[in-house]
Amino acid sequence: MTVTTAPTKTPPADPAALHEAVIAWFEEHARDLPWRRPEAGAWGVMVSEFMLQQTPVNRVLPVYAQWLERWPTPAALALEAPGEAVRAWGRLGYPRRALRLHAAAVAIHERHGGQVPRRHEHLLALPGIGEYTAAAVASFAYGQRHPVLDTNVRRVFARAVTGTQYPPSATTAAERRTARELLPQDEARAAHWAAATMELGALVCKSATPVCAACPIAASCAWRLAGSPAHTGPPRRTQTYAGTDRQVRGRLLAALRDSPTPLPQSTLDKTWHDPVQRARALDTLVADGLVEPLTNGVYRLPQTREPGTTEAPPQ
DNA sequence: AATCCGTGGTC
DNA sequence: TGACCAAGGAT
Repeated sequence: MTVTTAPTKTPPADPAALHEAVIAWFEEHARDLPWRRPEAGAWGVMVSEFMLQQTPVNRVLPVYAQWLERWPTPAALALEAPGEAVRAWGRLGYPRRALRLHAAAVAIHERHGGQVPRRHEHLLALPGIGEYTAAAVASFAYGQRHPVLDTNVRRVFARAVTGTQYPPSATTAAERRTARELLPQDEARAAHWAAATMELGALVCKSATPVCAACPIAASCAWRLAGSPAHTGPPRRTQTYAGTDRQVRGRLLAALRDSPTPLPQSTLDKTWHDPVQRARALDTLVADGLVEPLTNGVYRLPQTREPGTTEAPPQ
């Protein structure tokens, strides 16, 4: 017999049935997260998305609440010194995100009349917003129809559609096509689908310990139907932390965060034993704009605007 | 495209 | 106990 077409994968279950099952599950099991409440607004959604980049929900919750209370609008944050954003970021990790969120607030203040832009293209142009975050804000804050491909959704699709335990290390064109083809036509339904597939990945289709017994689409899951085969191919590399520059940067920045006043070099020296690595870490912090050097070897969190932003000092 | 960028919880 | 993992982005 001749194969005239080239179906590469198991035919996906009826998309409409998938949509219905996952969205119904979501309506029953979705967590009541503050950024999902109507009063969060687009700014609340955007702040949450920045904080949730590579940081678990439970650690974001308290910082998110303090942040929105202090800076309820983009303009409020834009008028602050960037160092205050870095300080308020606390121990969420990857503090460059705080700087980027501040810079995004400045851009929104200057270019968008203080309103978080609706258009995906404009969102994508903001600092700290990439393909995922632009789609997430457009979808969750404004109810638009965009493929939202985060690590959760990629894992759900890898298993349910492709039949592999894990998605590829980097997002592929095939994944984007799958996400696009599976996106419901109806705009509001597409936004619910995006949130629902993310939640399914976070609560049920988890990376190390999937709870297939609780999965609404287990019966049609390609990975399960294939016998839940283990990952094949090169081992997925996990990044080390202890002893790296990242750890040193973390020490240095923690000291500066916890001090209301600038710190002398001698104090920073106590945060790490190796002077070479210490100096390198401090250099990169300054280069990143996370630390501001003063004269006489004194350092503080940045009080001046990031380069590239306009300055309008009151005289 | 591979690497860098924090932090802390989980099993 | 240490590897794995968490709603990525920039270069």
